[in-house]
Amino acid sequence: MKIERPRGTRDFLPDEMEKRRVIEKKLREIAESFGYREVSTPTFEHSELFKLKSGEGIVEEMYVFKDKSDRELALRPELTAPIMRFFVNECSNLPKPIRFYYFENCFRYERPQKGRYREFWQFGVELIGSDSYLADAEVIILADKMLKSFGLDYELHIGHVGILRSALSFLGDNASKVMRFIDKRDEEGLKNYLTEIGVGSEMREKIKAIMNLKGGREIIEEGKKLVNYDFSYLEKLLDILDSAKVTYTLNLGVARGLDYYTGTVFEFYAKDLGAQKQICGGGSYELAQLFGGVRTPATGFAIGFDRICELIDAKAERRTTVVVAYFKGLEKIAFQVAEKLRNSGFVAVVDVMERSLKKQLSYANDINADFAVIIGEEEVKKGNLSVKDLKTGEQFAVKAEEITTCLFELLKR
RNA sequence: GCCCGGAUGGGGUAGCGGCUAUCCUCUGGGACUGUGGAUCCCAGGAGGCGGGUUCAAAUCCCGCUCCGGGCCCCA
Repeated sequence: MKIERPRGTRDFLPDEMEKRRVIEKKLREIAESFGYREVSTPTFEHSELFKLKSGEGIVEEMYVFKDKSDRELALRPELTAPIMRFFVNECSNLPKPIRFYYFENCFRYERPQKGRYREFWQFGVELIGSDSYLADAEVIILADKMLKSFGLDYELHIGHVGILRSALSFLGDNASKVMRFIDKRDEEGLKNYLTEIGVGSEMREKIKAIMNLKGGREIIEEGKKLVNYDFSYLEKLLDILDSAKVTYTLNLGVARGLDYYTGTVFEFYAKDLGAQKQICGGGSYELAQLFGGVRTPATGFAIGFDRICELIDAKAERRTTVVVAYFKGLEKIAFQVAEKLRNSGFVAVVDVMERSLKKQLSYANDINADFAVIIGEEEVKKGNLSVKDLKTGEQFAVKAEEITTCLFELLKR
């Protein structure tokens, strides 16, 4: 009986894995260069954690299960909640600000499609403890630098839910539902809903105008006319981004639905990625008090790792590979020579199929090896090894003890 | 959960009611037990699952599973 891979999951071949590691490495290096340090949390948590953050509805989109003691657990659908739980549990007394990054797999029970899988990877950062515009500036600059480093073609949209909320404050409890419509850019639905709850046409137009407020810095002036709000936070943030040469579009329609976002919100969209074009999203939020800690401002983002991998063309650096080929009876020497090569930094591969020399060399060709070291009776008698350059076909004998220096010499050519 | 299109050896395919299921690639062995890429020979390996129609199904019909694209959703 053949077992298939579960729906929405993937297997990765070596070529693809190497590519993913190259990309991952770069993300780590950039995050670490900003002073972020890696943390890791469990693959599953009490499902309550995610319900607290996102509401009961999320249960439908998670892998939820009961363990043998009847605890209700869930595979993590994202990492901001686990990290804030971690922070509240064990890190509340670390000197602020705290800079964490993570690279982990997440799970969501959704219909798979292009750029959307049931198991997927997120690379993200959380900057905890500051409510300054400088914190938002730092994480946006960081995200921008990461995506830029891969030469990706993307757009950065920055919004501010504080402004939006202020404009909608007169709606009371209906405000968050209205924000949902705004987030989706659903003008029709928005209009119908506002009409339904008795909002007059003048106000409806105003809300629509805010939703569609999009462009460069100049739209702040228009925003001020529409909303009575202190825009200085946003202006200071943009000053920093401008001086850091970050290209952005101000877009007050970026709402990122949920209630825990407090101010700046941003999304990065890639071109050519079908329906799932958002490659990074983030903003400032307050979650610590929701998980039983003291109210703590934080800001962060998560990059959809699988999505950027689909857009990036990366190749791993290939290490010099040497096949150690030998005749029957010389296995011990072959293993010893291979070990010596490995300890000098080469990739050394020895036949484990008990095959003929011909097959061993044929295999060397198949795996695209650079050199073959050939061990036969004649060589052994004289204390030699034969080295064959598989690219040129040249072959010559060297003293066994000089094998690594010989290979280094050949590499210099 | 909804809509559209798919599923044939490990990968890529042909056949579209009737021979032992085609071809390429691949994998293992050999020709060739001291030398890779070429050639030749041998071997291996397949119609997603379940039901139905039929004398006969990979082929037609239904259900399910999975894949691709989109909708919903997207913390």
